[in-house]
Amino acid sequence: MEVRVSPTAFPRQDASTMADDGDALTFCSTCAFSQACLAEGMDKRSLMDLHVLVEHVGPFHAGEHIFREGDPFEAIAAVRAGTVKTYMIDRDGREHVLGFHLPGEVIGLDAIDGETYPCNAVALDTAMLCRFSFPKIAVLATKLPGLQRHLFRLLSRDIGRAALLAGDWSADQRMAAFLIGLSRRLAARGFSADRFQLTMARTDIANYLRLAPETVSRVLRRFQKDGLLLVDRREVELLERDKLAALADPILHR
Amino acid sequence: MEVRVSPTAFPRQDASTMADDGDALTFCSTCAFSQACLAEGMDKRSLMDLHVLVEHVGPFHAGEHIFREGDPFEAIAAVRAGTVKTYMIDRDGREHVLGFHLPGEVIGLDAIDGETYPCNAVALDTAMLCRFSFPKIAVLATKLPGLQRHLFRLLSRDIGRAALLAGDWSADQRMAAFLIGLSRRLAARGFSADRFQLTMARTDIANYLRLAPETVSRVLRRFQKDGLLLVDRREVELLERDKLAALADPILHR
DNA sequence: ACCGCCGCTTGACACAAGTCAACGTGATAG
DNA sequence: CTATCACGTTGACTTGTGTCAAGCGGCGGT
Repeated sequence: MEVRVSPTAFPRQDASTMADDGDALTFCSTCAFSQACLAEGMDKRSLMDLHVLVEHVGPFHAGEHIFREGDPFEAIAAVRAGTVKTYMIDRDGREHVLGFHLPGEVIGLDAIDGETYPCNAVALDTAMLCRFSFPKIAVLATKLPGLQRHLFRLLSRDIGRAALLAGDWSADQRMAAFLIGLSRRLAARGFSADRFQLTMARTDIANYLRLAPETVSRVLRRFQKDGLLLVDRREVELLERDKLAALADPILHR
Repeated sequence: MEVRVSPTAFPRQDASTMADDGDALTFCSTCAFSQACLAEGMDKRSLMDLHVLVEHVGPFHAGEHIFREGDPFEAIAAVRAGTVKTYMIDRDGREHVLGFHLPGEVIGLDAIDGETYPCNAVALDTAMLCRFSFPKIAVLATKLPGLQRHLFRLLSRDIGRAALLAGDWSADQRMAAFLIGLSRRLAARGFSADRFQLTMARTDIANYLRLAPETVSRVLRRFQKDGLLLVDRREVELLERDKLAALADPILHR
């Protein structure tokens, strides 16, 4: 159905794409997401070292894979623009969505333990990424304690994140947590916290939240009927963010 | 109800306990779990460096806490003997069991991102631990690339582990996955894969698997009726490990 | 502009697991 | 030896969410 773009993970960008990225040595310091991604807490000298090993890849178009389960693991990557979905296919052929990754967020961390990626990563819209060779960034981390610390923190954070949705929460709580989570992450990157696009299909949301697509539909409709939000196709406007946050509270925990 | 043993996390062992641990410089190399824990892949010189920063703490008796949510984060620890349960208390006061940790497994990794432990850790039976100051082991990791790599892998592994039980699995699949998981982890440490003690209460298992205690009871009874296992109080004997593993397969995935 | 398709919604129904309540049972203390 | 208590089991009933099936509607292709 969908054509595999490249036989190896993280196909390199072509020349025209590179031109858009500008000077590699000043790129990250001007990147709107530098605080959220790997550059956080780096001094000028350290940022230079990071620059020489970062590769700007993309754009990937909706449906294009960044890597697939079983591809040899070589690199982690920070999303720079767009949305990336990670998922696994189980023995019975059923898809399990692991997460949605917004600009400033890092993918591939779960691959460090192992020779290959344990999951698939696919662009949901036009996505750009910063690719970091893991062997190289690990070597650099031995020289830059701040970078090592940052990597440890990124990994540690994901352990906690993965456990959040594991509880036995109701469909309402899950949906509220999903919306509030998106809202906060978008707001942290300078986007509107109240109005945004759902870049993923209902089936993906349902799969991620471990609900039936029909349930997602019904909960959204009920939230709208109760005046908590407005939904039109993939456009969402949160009207009562506090009430939604209260619903999501035990899941988001703080 | 239960008395807090120490105002700070990881109370140090008393002299009599220390004596039992023998010579610190030869301890880890003779430890049955060295391969499974932090010492994995270390050469002799590196092991020496590890030895000088490891502290052997314990014994903790059933019900004693190793650390609590909110305690300042200073160290990770490998379980050396016994079983440790980690859990959180949510805003509504309900407990959420995060995991059970057997000898050779490491706790505290989810605390690296943050100033304090995000969860509680309590001994389920008499437990001994090896405590590693995190700031110190991080500094050591900048000098020993093998140690840094091992830490990255431990963290990465836990990201995948945390996602396993998040799926919408049936009570039977969850229970089978729990038993097969325990069996494999015990076998990897030299214990019997077919006969073992459940060191945790039914309510803890239920909570961990996001089931009602009644459901755990009923599933175990049905497994016994179907000849898959024998259960007597907290003693379990797996009779048809293959069938249980087949049930658990989509969860354990590989 | 029309058609066809896919993603989404809506309704009717079924069932797995939760809840509530009562009862066993093994460990411990007096 | 008996009382007590926490933990575990069992049965009857309830319910949230999944499943199945039908219908809607916007978007892209021709």
